[in-house]
Amino acid sequence: MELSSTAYVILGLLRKGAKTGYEIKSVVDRSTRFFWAASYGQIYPELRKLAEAGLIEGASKPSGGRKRTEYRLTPAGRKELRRWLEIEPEVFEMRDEGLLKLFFAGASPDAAPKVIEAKRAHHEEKLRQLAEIEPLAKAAPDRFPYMVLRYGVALSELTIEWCDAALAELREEEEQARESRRSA
Amino acid sequence: MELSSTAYVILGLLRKGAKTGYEIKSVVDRSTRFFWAASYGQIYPELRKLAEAGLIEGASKPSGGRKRTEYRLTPAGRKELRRWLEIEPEVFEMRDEGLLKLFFAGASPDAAPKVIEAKRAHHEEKLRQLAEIEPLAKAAPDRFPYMVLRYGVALSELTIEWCDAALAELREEEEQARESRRSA
DNA sequence: CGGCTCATGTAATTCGTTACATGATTCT
DNA sequence: AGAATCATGTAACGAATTACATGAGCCG
Repeated sequence: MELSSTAYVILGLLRKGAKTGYEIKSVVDRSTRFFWAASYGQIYPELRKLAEAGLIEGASKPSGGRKRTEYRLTPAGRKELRRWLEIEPEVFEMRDEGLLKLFFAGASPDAAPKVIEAKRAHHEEKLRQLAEIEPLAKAAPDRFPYMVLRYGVALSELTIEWCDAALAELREEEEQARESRRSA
Repeated sequence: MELSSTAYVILGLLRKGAKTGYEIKSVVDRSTRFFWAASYGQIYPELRKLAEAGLIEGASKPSGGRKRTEYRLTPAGRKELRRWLEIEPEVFEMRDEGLLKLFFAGASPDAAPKVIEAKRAHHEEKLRQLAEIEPLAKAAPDRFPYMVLRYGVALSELTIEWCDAALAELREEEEQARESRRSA
């Protein structure tokens, strides 16, 4: 039985202790989201499937009168997680509407600076979010999440620098165009 | 009527002249694929929809006895492309199974170097592909595609550097672990 | 009491890939 | 003759989002 990568997000997040679907979602939103997002619409059905497959186990753990189901890895689940870690990663996808717009900006050059600025702002915001979780990741005994976080930081920093360079380049061209019009 | 971003890939690629579905696919594979991929399963149905919406027009242009349909932008299609370029980009998604595996590598630390090396190799290959199209992009009068290409290059170069640093870090830790075992 | 967080889920829809089918032309 | 390329498409499936529905407990 083939599992989706999102199934492994769940197995991975359960490796250090039991969690509810809700908790998984909130951890995803503060960690793997940057390179692998997941919504409730995936998480809850997937939890059921993984439980049926015997890779996780759910246990009712009400908090007050509030219903809760905590899931934890079974030995088979832990083994499956390790097996997956050993095989080569395959999926690498990017969908960046900003780059797409910039690519076609020749059809409407005035739009270009706005697109670049939006991309810049997006990565500024990302950087802010990463800075928020950085101390926690740095202090953790498991060094791998911190390693990944630093990649995210480097990526956003590079993107911001590139945006600045691109904006400067556009301004310069604008300048030259103005000058050549004046001298004509 | 809302169009998907993939629809704009088509509109964008037709901005400089008529193309068949087959040609669109092959251009996508050598350009936008790095930040927005598209398959035949999307392209052909989308061409039909765009034609129905009056944004593109198909004309039968057989080559020899071989059936071909070339599509070109209508004035409405060009206007729609420009309208889209002016509005803020929204979609930014990344799915990186390598980062996911590294994030969870604590469950199987031996897997980490292999994951990093696979990521490195992937970006080396990407860099090679970008280098192949670089001269063409550089020479083009439209500077925007070249701008986007340079971002792709910078991204892959950064990633390779980060992989090397991460691998060095792991080796160092390995070294220290060995030493502390020896002194114990 | 009202709003927020905790908590669980489903249905509809969209988006996209993969695999398959078909056939002509061109290159070796 | 056979392989590669040009060319067009569809069907089945899978992955994922969005919107909706529901309700309890907690804080001010």
